[in-house]
Amino acid sequence: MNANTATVEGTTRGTLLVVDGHSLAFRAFFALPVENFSTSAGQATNAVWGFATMLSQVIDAEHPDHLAVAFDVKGGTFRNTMLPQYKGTRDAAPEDLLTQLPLIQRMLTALGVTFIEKPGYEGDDVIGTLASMGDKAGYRTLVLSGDRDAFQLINDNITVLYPGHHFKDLKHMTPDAVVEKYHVTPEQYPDLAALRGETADNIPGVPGVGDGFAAKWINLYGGLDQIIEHADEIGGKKGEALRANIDQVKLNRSVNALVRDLDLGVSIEDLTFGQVDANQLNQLFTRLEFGIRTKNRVLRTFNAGKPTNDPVQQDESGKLEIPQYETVDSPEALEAWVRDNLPMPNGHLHDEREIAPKTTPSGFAIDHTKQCAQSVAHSWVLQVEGESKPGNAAYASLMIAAHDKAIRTNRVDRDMASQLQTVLDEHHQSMVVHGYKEQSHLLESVGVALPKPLFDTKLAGYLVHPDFHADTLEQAAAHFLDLHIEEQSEGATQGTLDFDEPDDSAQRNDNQLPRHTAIVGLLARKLADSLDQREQFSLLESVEIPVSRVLYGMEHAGAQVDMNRLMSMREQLAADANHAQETAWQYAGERVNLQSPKQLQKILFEDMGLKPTKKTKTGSYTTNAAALQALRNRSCDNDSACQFLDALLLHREKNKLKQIVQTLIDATNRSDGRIHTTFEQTVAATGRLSSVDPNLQNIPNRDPAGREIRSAFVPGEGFESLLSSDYSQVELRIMADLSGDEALIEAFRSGRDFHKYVASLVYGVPVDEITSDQRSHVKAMSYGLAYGLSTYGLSQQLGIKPGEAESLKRQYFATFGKVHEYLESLVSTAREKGYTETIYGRRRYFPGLKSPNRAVRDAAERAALNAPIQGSAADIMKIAMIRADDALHEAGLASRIILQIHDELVVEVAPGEAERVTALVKDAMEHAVDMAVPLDVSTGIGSDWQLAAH
DNA sequence: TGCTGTACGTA
DNA sequence: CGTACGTACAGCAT
Repeated sequence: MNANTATVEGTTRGTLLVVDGHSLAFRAFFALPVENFSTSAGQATNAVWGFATMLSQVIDAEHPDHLAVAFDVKGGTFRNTMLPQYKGTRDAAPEDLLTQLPLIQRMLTALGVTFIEKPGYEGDDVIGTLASMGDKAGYRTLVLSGDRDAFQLINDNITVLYPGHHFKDLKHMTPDAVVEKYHVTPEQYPDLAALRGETADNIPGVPGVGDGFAAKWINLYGGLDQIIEHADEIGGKKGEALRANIDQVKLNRSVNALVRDLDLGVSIEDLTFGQVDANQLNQLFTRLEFGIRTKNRVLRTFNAGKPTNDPVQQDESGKLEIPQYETVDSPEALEAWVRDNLPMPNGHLHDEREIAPKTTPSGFAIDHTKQCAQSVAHSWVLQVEGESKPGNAAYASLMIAAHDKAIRTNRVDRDMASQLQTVLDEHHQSMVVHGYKEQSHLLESVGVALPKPLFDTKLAGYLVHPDFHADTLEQAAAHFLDLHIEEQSEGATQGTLDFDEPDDSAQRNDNQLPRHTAIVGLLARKLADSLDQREQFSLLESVEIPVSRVLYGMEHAGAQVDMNRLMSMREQLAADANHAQETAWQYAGERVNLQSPKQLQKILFEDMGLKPTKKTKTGSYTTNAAALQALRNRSCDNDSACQFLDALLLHREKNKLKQIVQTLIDATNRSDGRIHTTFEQTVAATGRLSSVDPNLQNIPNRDPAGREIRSAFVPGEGFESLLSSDYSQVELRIMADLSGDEALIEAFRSGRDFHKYVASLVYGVPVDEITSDQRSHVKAMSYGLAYGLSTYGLSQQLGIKPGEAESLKRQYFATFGKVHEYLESLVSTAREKGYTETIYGRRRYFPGLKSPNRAVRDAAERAALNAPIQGSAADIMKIAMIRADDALHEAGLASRIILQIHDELVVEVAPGEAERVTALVKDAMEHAVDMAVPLDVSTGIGSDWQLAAH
């Protein structure tokens, strides 16, 4: 039976919804755990939340145009006079519920909903009256109540919406439904109730008589009056009991009869929806620490059809469907939910595929890609949120969503963790996450190891648009889904609140996690398609996700530092820097801030009157090291200026090193004495990694003083040495291979000193006659190639005339013609296709190539030239890392990779494993990919990072 | 407090 | 007027 039938037939004037306020609040209060619905200040909110949610749900489903809520009034009613124990149980309502009733009324006021109380009467009587009014006036009338006394109101126009076992599912109690359930008509229902009694209201019935017998008697005799008339005819214990309780039953019957003709001072026409006071609602919900989702849900319902300029509401007016979730806090409940909602595990998708360069033709790869894209559609989402800090993780909460149903849990104890582990191990092959590595860290803090997921939306988004960097999931949603959701960040609360700032974490917990889970689900489907179209699936599956796991291990392990060494270095550097500063001040004649370019400009170019060399891009004169050096060399007849510059340069150097050392000290985890960097996998547009907090990829290595810092990186407890293993000239080798230039390939295959060999070809002189200048010029040229180096830049770097640089370049390209062709082809195909590709098909898009602005265009061309080369090198290293990590594990070794510096791996070597580890890692790196040019890997082992150099 | 510019460390 | 990064500080805006 559909409650809308009457409306559809057009026989009613509209729909009136009458709500039993107390009954609904009671139901909500007892159905929803207070622990999950309380403000940080301890105010219970479960009844308010349940009330709001249920009311919104009913309005959304039934579309009433008139609405009223009835409440009981404090103090007795006529029923208490008749039956002193009446509703004794209700008066004992918990404090936690009583405090919520005024809040519910305040919410209704904010929503513009009429609520009615009638002193001396119960809400039920108000409801009875309103329902009768609605019925008579020709409205389809709905009564939302958890009190069965309301059943007597039911007729063809009046339906009672009665909460079932689960608070949120409502039964439409029509005459038919009453008859079906109780075998009596709605009019007869009070007779039945009088006989049976009502425990909830503390009303005793006839002992031993329940619904069944009561109905039997009613149908036999016609009604309560007739039953009493024929009471003597009823035999057995139950007949006896009836006769003994006739007075009680009569009393019950008079008490449960609802009054239906009160003077409420309103007419139905007054009960339309009023104006929503969004500010008041905002204030209330913020104070109650309700999430944005709850607020939106309610606002959407009560503002239906009306335009709103509340930004909060527009958020979700789009397509973001946030799943309903239940909170699960027992392993059994988790298991049951998983059984009912997750797809059956099937392991067929992820057979170990060989990682092949895209140049290898493979129909299978395409099919496989499509298959993966499709399987994402049947995936489920795991989203974990909390404070993420490797080695110092604090776990917050997690949510699992399949389709539109979800569960969350806020606390994971031992049993829960082990059940979760079981679930993940079994179902991970259909699991979607956002940031596998980050999620792994969070779960690690509760002892759960996150297995490899089917899909990672963070990594997928990166492969699709490596230039776009989303800091937040909301930004990713805006970019990939065109779904604009306002982020709720700390301090984003609008308006001035006259009460305490709500606890942010509680607000987030209510709202952020489910929202993020929903976004990840949408993103997964969208990005799977994009990945499929762009043929990036195998990169995700075979490179990014596996390397993500390796990176997790590296971050988790961290790098041991010798704190004493760092401290003494800082001491020494601070003293050196200080001394240099004193000297500089002495020659400057004032205490300039040596770290202020602005102040230096004034001293150097105004006070000292030195001739500036170069300008910065904003037009001021540069004071960078190169300029200072040039200044010094040029004007050393001016003694004090020269001395000042020397001291300044020295201060710059020492101070920089001091600062680096200080950063390392600050970043060292106190509990394990190790530095846990974060490797960013989705930041560098070329496919490289980056390292932050702290950056361990820019520890000085060029000059001996700086390199000294590396000696503070040492093997930790249980390890005996560090292995450093790096590729030599990877990028050049990639250029040689991809260009197919026989001369350059031969240069590598020869195994000779590469730069010398190349120089001899370029200059046309025997290898042993190459001067060190020639070698370094050619070396700079070779490296400059992959950067799109201009001859001007080359001349600058080598300190030669532009003309000489020009002729060097001409000679170089004359010798290695195919390299030239290749580099040009990179730019031209990028211009054609709009993107470049690495050897594994990693793409980077270059809209700038079509820019009318020449500077922009030139920059884009240089980047397009560099991207496939740098990117291919990055791909190769990632694959090498996966291979090396696998190899170490398979060999059962304890040694582990701890750092990656683009073309170098640092491995912490366990005692006795040095030789095997060296061989395994070297092999993994050398054979990561098969090219025309061999990959050369050099290794070194030492008791610290500096000594491991080779 | 947050952003920009300058400088400088790495591959 | 060479690609790709991250960090620290000063100075200025807010």
